[in-house]
Amino acid sequence: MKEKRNNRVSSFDVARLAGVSQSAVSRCYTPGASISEKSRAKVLKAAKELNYSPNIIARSLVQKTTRIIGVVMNRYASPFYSRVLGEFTRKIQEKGHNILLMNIHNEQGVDDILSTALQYQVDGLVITSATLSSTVVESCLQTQTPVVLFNRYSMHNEVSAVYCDGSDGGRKAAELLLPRHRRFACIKGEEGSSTSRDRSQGFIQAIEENGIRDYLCERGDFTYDSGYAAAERLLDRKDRPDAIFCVSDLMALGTMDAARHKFNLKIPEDLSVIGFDDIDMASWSSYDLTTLRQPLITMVDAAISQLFRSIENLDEGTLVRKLKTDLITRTSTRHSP
Amino acid sequence: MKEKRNNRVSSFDVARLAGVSQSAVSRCYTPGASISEKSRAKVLKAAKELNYSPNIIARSLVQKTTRIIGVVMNRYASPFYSRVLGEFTRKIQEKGHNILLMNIHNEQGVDDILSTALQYQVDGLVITSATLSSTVVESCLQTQTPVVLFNRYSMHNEVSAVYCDGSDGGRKAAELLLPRHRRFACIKGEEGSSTSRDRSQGFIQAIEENGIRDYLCERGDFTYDSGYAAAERLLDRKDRPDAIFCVSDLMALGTMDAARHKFNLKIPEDLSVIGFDDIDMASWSSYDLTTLRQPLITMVDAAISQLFRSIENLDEGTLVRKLKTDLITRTSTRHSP
DNA sequence: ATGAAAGCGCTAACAG
DNA sequence: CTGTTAGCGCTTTCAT
Repeated sequence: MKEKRNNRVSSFDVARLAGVSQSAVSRCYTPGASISEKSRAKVLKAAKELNYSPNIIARSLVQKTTRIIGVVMNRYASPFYSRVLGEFTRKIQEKGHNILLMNIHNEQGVDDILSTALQYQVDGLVITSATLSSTVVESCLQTQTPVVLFNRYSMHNEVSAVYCDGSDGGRKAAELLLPRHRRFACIKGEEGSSTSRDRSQGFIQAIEENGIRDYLCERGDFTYDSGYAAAERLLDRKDRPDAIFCVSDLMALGTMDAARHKFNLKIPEDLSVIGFDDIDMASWSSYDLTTLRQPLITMVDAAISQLFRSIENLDEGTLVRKLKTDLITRTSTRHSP
Repeated sequence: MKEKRNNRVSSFDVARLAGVSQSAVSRCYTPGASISEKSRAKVLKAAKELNYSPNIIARSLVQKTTRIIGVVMNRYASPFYSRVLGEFTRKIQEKGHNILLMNIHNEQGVDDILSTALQYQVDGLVITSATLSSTVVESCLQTQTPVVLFNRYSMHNEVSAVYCDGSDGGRKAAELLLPRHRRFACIKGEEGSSTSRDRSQGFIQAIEENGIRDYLCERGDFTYDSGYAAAERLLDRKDRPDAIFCVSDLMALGTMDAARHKFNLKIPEDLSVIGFDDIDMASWSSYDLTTLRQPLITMVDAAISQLFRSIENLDEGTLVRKLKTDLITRTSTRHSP
């Protein structure tokens, strides 16, 4: 026991059984290689008999390419990021690559995580979490590992990024709400989150430009529960808002539930709510939430194609793509038809 | 361009700079190895200077262990499986291993997917999707790659499995509903799904044992939309059911929305609904769905510990763990208090 | 088209 | 404790 599995069959075993050289069997699994039909048949037959398939780790060592893409995420229990992950895996697998999934639990260990990804010699890196420390950026640069940030952008401009214009989205939300409402509120995410910051700033700036100064702000952490709790604080006041912009759909759904079931408010008659992301639940008929849709598919496509362009052609530069949200108006807000 | 990145620094570079042998630097990164503080310091200094870190691919080749666990899933955009994936990644990373995530899109490609996982020399395999073809089972056996099935079980009994007793869950649902209802219905999942089959059979068997024969059945595909659609078909009948058991929460939520917003029914006065899984949304106040909770954490724990027991000690046998659901009663069903 | 041989970057005996 | 050496399983020249 604990004896390393030495029973794996290698290309030598196959070669011996097939009566050819070991390089012949290697060539059998190398698309462009020149090998006669006769040899190929013998090899394939022997391979099947022994249940052989090439060791990709060994191949990677010599080819200096693993066909592995590291995907770094956190919070992907959220519906939005779980769809993002789904799209990434689908696209990456389509391209014949595989995914090393790395989960960040505390912003703490980001550097460690990234560094083990690099140790696995990933061909590329998708990062939907954390801002890169300069150490990591340097390592990627040095090893020439292509990186693309997803819904993050970097202070250092040596790294590619695809993200959504949160500020513009927040502004659109404000513009929809401004006409028919009097008291505005915003439920943000964690202090450090750049997406939360952008979205809320866009919203606040727009309402301030319209002369409104006494809006309210609360903070959640992007989850349903935190949205519910933040809404409770907001709606408990005598000067309760009649329009709430949440920087994530999940918080918006929590807000709607708090409003309806704890405060007996009617939506949108008593309160308009607007979210951000357009997750599946936003269109469920219990909610029918007005929201800012992130063009998820387009974003993933852009990220993937940028990444693979870098992988295939190392002289490519970096590229930052900033996409716009679509305002999806549903019945959770009062607005002109 | 397209020139393989030859600029990676290797242990030889570090050794040269540090003025020691290459094995010395290797030992520096091998926990139990014997090396003097002096050498270690020299190596570490040189390593930092060159930004060196060991190539895990090369290490894996000689150690015959990659510290990679293959995780095979499908449908993980669903809230339940996205939490499952979250738990798996957390636990696996805690154990110092990493995840190769493989997404199944069509039951078709299962064998290919599994086979590439094996080619990557994964130390173990978690499969939450698909039933294994005997080819794959054989490959795993031969390469001695430990496998654990999650919410699946195998005809072949050479493979470990952890799953939830769906039949028992269905029965519990029936027992809750039997007292106060007259017309029962069940919304199943796809024909081929074993989880769907078990859960619905348990339910149906229990109501039949109570002399009820004229229950209704519809089929969805585990999604909200399909649940909504199935409920529409059910509730459009003049002999509409007053109790519906859905084999997944998502379908149950779709059912509730169809009932309330399309048919103007009151829940639970006009219709009781019960789901399966206990996803987050089930406890949202708009739904407050009675459901059968799968002991997700326990299940993942069991799967992980079984897997690692096999990895660390290859003479272990296979083990099948069948866990029970918990009935979580909420206000979507009429039942005794 | 084919085989022999030289590594890929590392670990693991084996001497010293 | 340290350096030397022999591979891990494969791809890739280089001759043939």
